[in-house]
Amino acid sequence: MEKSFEPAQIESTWYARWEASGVFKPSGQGEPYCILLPPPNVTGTLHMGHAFQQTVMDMLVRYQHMRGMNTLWQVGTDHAGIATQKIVENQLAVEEKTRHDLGRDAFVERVWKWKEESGSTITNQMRRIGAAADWSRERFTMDEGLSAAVRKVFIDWYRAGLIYRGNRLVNWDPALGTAVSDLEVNNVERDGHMWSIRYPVADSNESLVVATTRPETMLGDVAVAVHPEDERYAHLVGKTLKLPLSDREIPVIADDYVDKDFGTGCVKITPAHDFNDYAIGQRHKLPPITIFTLDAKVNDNAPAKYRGLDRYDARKQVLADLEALGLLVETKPHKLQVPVSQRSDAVIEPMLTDQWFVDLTSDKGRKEITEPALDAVRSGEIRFVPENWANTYTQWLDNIQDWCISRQLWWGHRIPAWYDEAGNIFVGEDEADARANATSEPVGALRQDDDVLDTWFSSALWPFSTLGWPLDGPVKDAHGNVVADWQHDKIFLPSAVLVTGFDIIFFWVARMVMATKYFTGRIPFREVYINAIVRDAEGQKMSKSKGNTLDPLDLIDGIALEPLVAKSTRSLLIPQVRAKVEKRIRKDYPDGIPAIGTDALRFTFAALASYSRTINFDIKRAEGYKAFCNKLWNAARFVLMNVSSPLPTGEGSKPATEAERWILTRLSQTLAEVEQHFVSYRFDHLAQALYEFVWNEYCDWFLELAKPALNGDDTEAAASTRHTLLVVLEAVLRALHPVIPFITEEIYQDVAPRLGLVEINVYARPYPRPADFASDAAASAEIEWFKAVLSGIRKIRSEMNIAPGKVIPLLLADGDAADRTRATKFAAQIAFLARVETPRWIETGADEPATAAAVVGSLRVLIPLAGLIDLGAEKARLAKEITRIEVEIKKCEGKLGNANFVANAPAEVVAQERQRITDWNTQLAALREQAGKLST
RNA sequence: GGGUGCUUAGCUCAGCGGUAGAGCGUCGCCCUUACAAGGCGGUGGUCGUAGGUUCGAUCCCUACAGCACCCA
Repeated sequence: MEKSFEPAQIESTWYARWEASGVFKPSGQGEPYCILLPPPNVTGTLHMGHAFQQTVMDMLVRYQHMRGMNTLWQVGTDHAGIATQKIVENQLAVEEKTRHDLGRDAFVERVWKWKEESGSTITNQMRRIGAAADWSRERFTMDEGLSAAVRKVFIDWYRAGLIYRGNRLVNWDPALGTAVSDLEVNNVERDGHMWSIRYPVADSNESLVVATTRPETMLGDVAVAVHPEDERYAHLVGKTLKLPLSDREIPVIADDYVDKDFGTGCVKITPAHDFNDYAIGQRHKLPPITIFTLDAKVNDNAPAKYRGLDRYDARKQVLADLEALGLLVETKPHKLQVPVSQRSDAVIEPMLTDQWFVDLTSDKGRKEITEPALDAVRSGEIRFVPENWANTYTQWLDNIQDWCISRQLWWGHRIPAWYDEAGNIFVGEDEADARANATSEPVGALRQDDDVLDTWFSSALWPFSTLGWPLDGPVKDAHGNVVADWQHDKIFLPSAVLVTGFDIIFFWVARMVMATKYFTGRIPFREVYINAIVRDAEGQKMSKSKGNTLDPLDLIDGIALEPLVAKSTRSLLIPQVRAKVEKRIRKDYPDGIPAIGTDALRFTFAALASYSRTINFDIKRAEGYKAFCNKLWNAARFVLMNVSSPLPTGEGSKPATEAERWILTRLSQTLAEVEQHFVSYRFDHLAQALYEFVWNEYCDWFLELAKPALNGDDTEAAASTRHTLLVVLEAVLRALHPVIPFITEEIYQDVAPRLGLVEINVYARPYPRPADFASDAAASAEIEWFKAVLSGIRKIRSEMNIAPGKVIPLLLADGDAADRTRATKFAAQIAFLARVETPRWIETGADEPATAAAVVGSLRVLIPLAGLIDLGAEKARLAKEITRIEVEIKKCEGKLGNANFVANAPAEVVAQERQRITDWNTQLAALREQAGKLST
């Protein structure tokens, strides 16, 4: 083995070997255990959130596989309608073309070409993380099989009356020219203005003043609303206003949506361009007036003067004209929430358009889709971890709106609906099927709907479409390989757990439950583990414009400062932002980012994966866990050096020393903890339990205790110690494999032959169980005693500045029979590890030289002062220790002296307190005796 | 405005009713033949503030403050 842990070397070859050998395919043996990868965006690259999530999934899959489950990690990508179309459109823009120059078919073909060439970036990055996924079943939401599922679902829901087409107000992205989901809209606080505008009352000298942040929309006003109980305006309700700039008249209406105390208490109502106004318009039966074109320019419904102006130019013009008319009463700065498209950064314009919807809110829609999805969680059939996320889920579903599923794009599943010349709708697999199922005779030719379905529509089917539904037989890919077969694969539904971020509860979780329940009658997953969101070390959201993003691959491979600056600023167009980001990176990573390797990165994610909702990723911590990998590596080196050839069968298999029985006990206990932590998804505790076992017990104590045993005269002890060193190491490799797969595999290769193991990978070995290793409480007590004695001596040596290499005399005094037995038993180990001469007992009452002392129970462990120790320093040290113990005793006495405590506290707590005071007193007596001896 | 969290050592985080913990950092001594990415030993906290419940509160309750995030 190399002298130190070199992640790049280890990681470079294993993944390809695992994948090629097919070990990640379902074994066909044991209970099914499936995890669905929330399919990442095919245009995406791996970010910290993915890496974290995938580490969690991988730990679970590897663990369950080793436990003998029939595991399937179903992976793939989604077609990301908007994002992918945009990439190809940007490429065309470089050639000074638009998608319309190519035409629909040629454009879609070009997107496919892009996908074939560039769409595997993220899946290759997943391999770097070590994902134990079955790539032979990788799916893409635009695959023929998944597309067939999309068509069937659309058609079935349509025929069941659960999908309809309607003219509704939707979030319209004027830059992309498509509807987008509420969930793709961010409300961003911006500095704007609040303008107050006077609307004259018709046939009167009176007027009203309305306050608005969007004056240009007044061109589409249909009313002004006041609160029904607002006395200031009560006399005007029902009267008519002259809408300035337009030659229209509009009514004053009363509606309790209006906040009397906000602004002037008068609200202009523009139903075609505001969601709240739309609702008011409906209540008052006021037809909306659309005043913008789909690219957000003023249309022909507005006065001629404004037509063709962009919405912001129109605003300027409207304000100027109002000013000129003396109707602009006030302009003041105002902070407002602006809806911004996540996809294009364009300001969203609510727009009345024809769209397709899934009915989630009518009696029928609720009963057949929404309620079953709610019940699955309310009944506990689906469990959230941590469980309070169930509230978020149910609250969202309680307030859900119909789901707008159409998008005005070319890349995606084209809606399987056709229109005849009279505008009648015909739905089917294809035109022939649509005709065959027609309830009325089509008028003239049929024309297919131009729109495509929301990407999430196909993602919602992922739990069953990836398993082969709706086909009842094998599904083959383009190369003729079988990628799914519903007949066999439906055993993987429901999957065991969905691992995802809370931001995706609405996109994913809810919609998958709806679709899966409706079409298969099953839930898609039994548990939903909501992972924390990864932020930077200061708790700031990672964002490119802040310069605090981390690329997981940069952590794995390391990156020098200059390339890091270059890649972090490449996509930033604003010079000030560029400069800020560059400055920050030079400050945060003056030496670039060190390579920590996949294993250490994974261990860090595990260690940070508590139930908290955010994790602040601190690179320092990752470096610490790289040190842990190095520790494991070197421990293995030590063991392998000392066990250079295969152990003869049976030799040394019975532990001969207390140390072996102790470490096996601790291993068993640690494995029991690990089992619990896997069940509760407490990967932080799991990682810590294994970390402590490996470092603080196996390395710090067992390996050290093994040294004298290996070199001692007792050949039986030496043989069994060799065996135990190896057995515990091999168990540790298995226990850690789900967390750190690469290094454990690499070490396993050298360990396996020495133990005569036939499995060629750790992954093929069973996960170690607590019962595999014998527990021995007595041995544990012995070792605890030994550790206390050794620590006492070390403390004296350190505090008295005795050179570490110097061998010094050791005396023992007082104590009981057990101390004598133990001192004899551990004499060699104490001498070796504490660098002391063979201990000598001082009989009670005999003269003692001046010594420094450590107290273990009633035993005094003594180091003679002569030539080594400063008497004054030792007195001070003792005094400090005595004070500390006196404080502890006072605390105990305080409790036990309180009659209420003794009467009310549980008996075992009182007993524990009594025991504690006894132990403290024993120790105090020994310390006082020692102090007395020094002062004479 | 409605909701959900968070506040514990210098930093990043566990603990959540009965002796305050980890990693990193820091200080001292050591290049001891598995590991200086290391060893040994220290230092460091009135557990956000104020009340309450309890024999006992970092932990439960209430209020307040600060900080996040989600929804409108």
